[in-house]
Amino acid sequence: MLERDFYLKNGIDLARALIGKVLVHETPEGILKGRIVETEAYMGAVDAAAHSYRGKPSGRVNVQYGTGGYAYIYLIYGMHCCMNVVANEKNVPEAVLIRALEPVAGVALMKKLRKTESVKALCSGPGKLCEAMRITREQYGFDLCERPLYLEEAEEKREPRIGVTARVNVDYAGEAARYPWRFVELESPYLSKRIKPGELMG
DNA sequence: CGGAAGATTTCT
DNA sequence: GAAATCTTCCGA
Repeated sequence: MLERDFYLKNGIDLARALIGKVLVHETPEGILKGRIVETEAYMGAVDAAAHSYRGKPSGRVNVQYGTGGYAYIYLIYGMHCCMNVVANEKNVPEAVLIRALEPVAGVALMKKLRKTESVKALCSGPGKLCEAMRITREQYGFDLCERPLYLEEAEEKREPRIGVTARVNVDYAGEAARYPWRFVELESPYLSKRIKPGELMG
């Protein structure tokens, strides 16, 4: 299990460091695991695309103002949940959106939860992976340094080749929509979107 | 207090 | 291309 120290870095560094780590959820019906292949950093005070932009500690963003290593989960479009990992020290509202996973364990249960047999479609998007991992707002504020929801190193230690692009669906954020804060494992077939030619920024 | 829009997914 | 569906934010 990754410990607190791992999360006490800025959101951009954490987003990159999370690629290749494994998200684990121990549910009553079985253990679910997915290897992180796509993330996005949301940088609070300086990021017009972030929920915590120019905000205060209250409501749903409250947990972002706490210490890193906790779960920030929110409902989007009235029907899907998205999971973030809170980054950095107390009172620095930064977070990393988990956008896609490669299924590692509990695939049969994931198929049941997602109502599909397609393994590639199980976790290839922020809303999809929450459904597959049985993550809802019930897990809001959970400490990722203890069970049942936590991160660990991959057993198979492939070194991921990481690509950088602009973030997805944040056009409303003006200049911030073009910041290079999305990280992907380049060869992964489990991304939320295929990388287009010329899209890579770093 | 009302309306608009959203860090999405799925079906047509 | 549009619907589904509800929370949050912003202007009046």
